[in-house]
Amino acid sequence: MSEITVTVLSQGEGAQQQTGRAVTTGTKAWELFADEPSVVAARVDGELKDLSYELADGDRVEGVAVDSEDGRAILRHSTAHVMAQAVQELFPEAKLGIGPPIENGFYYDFDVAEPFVPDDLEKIETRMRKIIKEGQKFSRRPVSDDAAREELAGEPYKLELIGLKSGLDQLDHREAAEGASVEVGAGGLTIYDNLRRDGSLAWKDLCRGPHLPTTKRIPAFKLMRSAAAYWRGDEKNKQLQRIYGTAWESKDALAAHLHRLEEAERRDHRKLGRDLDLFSFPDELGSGLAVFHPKGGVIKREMEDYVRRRHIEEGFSYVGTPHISKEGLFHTSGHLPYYADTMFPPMEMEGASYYLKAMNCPMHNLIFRSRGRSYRELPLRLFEFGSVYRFEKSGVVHGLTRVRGMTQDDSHSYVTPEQAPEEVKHLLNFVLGLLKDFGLDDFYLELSTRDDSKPDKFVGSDEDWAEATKVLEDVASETGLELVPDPGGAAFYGPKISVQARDAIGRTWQMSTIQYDFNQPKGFGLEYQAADGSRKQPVMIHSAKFGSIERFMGVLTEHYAGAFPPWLAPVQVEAIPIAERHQDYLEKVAARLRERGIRVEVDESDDRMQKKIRNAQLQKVPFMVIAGDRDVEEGAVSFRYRDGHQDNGVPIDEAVARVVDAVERRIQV
RNA sequence: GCCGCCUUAGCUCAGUCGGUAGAGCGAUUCACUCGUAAUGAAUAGGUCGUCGGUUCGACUCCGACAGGCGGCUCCA
Repeated sequence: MSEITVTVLSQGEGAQQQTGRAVTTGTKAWELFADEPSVVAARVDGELKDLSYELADGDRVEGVAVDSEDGRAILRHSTAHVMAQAVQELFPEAKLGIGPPIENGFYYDFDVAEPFVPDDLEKIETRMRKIIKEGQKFSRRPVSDDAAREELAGEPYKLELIGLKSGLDQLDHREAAEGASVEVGAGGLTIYDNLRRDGSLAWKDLCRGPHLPTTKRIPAFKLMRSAAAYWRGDEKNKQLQRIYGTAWESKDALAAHLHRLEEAERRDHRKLGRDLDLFSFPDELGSGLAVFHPKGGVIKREMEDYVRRRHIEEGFSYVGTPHISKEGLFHTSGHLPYYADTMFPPMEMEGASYYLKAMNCPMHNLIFRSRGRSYRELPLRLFEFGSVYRFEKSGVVHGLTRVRGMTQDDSHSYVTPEQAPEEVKHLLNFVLGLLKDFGLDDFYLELSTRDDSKPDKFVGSDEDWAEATKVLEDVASETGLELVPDPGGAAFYGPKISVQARDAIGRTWQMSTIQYDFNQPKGFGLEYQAADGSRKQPVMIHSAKFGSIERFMGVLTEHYAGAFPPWLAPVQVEAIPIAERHQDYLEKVAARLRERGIRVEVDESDDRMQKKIRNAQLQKVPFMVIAGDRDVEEGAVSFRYRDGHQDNGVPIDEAVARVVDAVERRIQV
């Protein structure tokens, strides 16, 4: 008898701890948790293991519940195995890629001659249910490299992974994080056998694990879609057919997940943009080029007016620059060699080549350089709504969030190197405040840095990069927000902080970016005269708050599900007469609202009142003022909110005051 | 850009195994003037994404292109 410390995590809220259970050495983890059906794996001395893992004297063991983050990952990964088994049973020629768990689900890649069709997915699901019902046991077996090669001789992609094992550092970070490391762990290789009840081998896969004890422990799953994906994420490699699925600890959890997907679909800004008559993408213009309709135009203008005002309050000067330039400018800035293929091709006129601009910074540099600058002028902050054009590849264009023509709320701060930390801090606070004004208040930061293994992609000296990165990192840390590293994600000219915001249903969007640039000032020969009379090079700090107005409008549309707060709503008040004879009265009420700058419509259609209310609800108008005989008599209105709440007999003055108050305070209703 | 799927009225979608099309909503008009999410009727609206091919005949079959959707890759 010896002591193993055991912690049991029960399903549900919190962990119920139970320690000091005495067991013999040499036992398997599953014996410990036999009474805990929700435990699907164990952490042994902090490392995730199967329940089949042999325990040693002194191990500290913690049960992993199926509804924990780790538990779900194990469930999903095990489901991926079941799917791969089903696929190989139905399509024996299919070769295995990798099958990791991902957020909300899993995938597995296959090399097959014919892409999967929806019917195939149904067949695979059916076969998976059969395997799950059989209760096949996941059985772990350590193997040598050579033995693994022999056993998996028919799986070329697995052989490649075995070959990579010795050189794991060659895998890029993302791949190591979500894919291959699951298959090939450090140390020895393991193979998982799926064993039938009679002990015979049903299927096997090279995998590090851990897995569920048996396939019976998969309570709820669904295959979602199939799509092609490049082997090991490299577009130079062959495309494999990937099947995405989702798996959950209960049927209820699966149903809740599917409901969340429907909710996301309901919020899709492309659909809402059409239903609410905000914008469209006419074919005649070309892919990724939006037109804003009057109602979308109202939102765009409100956003721009507010952002312009805030920038001026924060010390920025509003400037303007053209949409095109001779090509030399983009050579000077250094952009052209990097982005020639995503810039619209040049226009030749009178012997010169002109490009549509894809970025505004070079033009702001020219404003800085237009005359001599004194250190007394710094920080010099320039801001504009710059229209830029980028030829995004046809497959990536997506609604307003990825377009070919957009309006950046772009600013550049020119500072002395000493001022840089303070300026970055100023910008970061400004950005966070601005996003909060638009109803986003759940953030984390991402720090994008240089990838030292790819020196060609980044310009500038190691010292400059180190300095710039440190400035950003220090300021980012000071905010107390979560800081996620993004190695290799920097622009060619310098590192950046990006603000990631979570929306109303928990999705994250990259919003603002703050980039530290020591390269363009050099390329443009920017300088200022210091107090001692010497000429020095400023640092420029790029900052886009929304990234692009178009994209931010798309994000806001989804965040609010089209129910914009009153200050942004295209129509703020819908006035609804109960009968035609109440129209004149409501016109007077509307005039009172318009005097206060409120956007109000009187519904003079010959629809019934119920229909008018329905229409206003569907258009997500924040306020309705409704009037019939009683209201006319009392000099009042029925004041209805779009959530269905209503106050009757509200005097006109108070109705106006309520609307004006909500608009001025920029609150959601 | 790559892989797969898709494109019929403003929107959502039927339909024709090759003989040129329908519904609901929306729009317009008329009647109704109504108290909290759809009053009724009538009318208009489509060279079935574009171009080419096969065919006596193409919306339907084939190809190219454009646009869209889901992924991959990319995102200054």
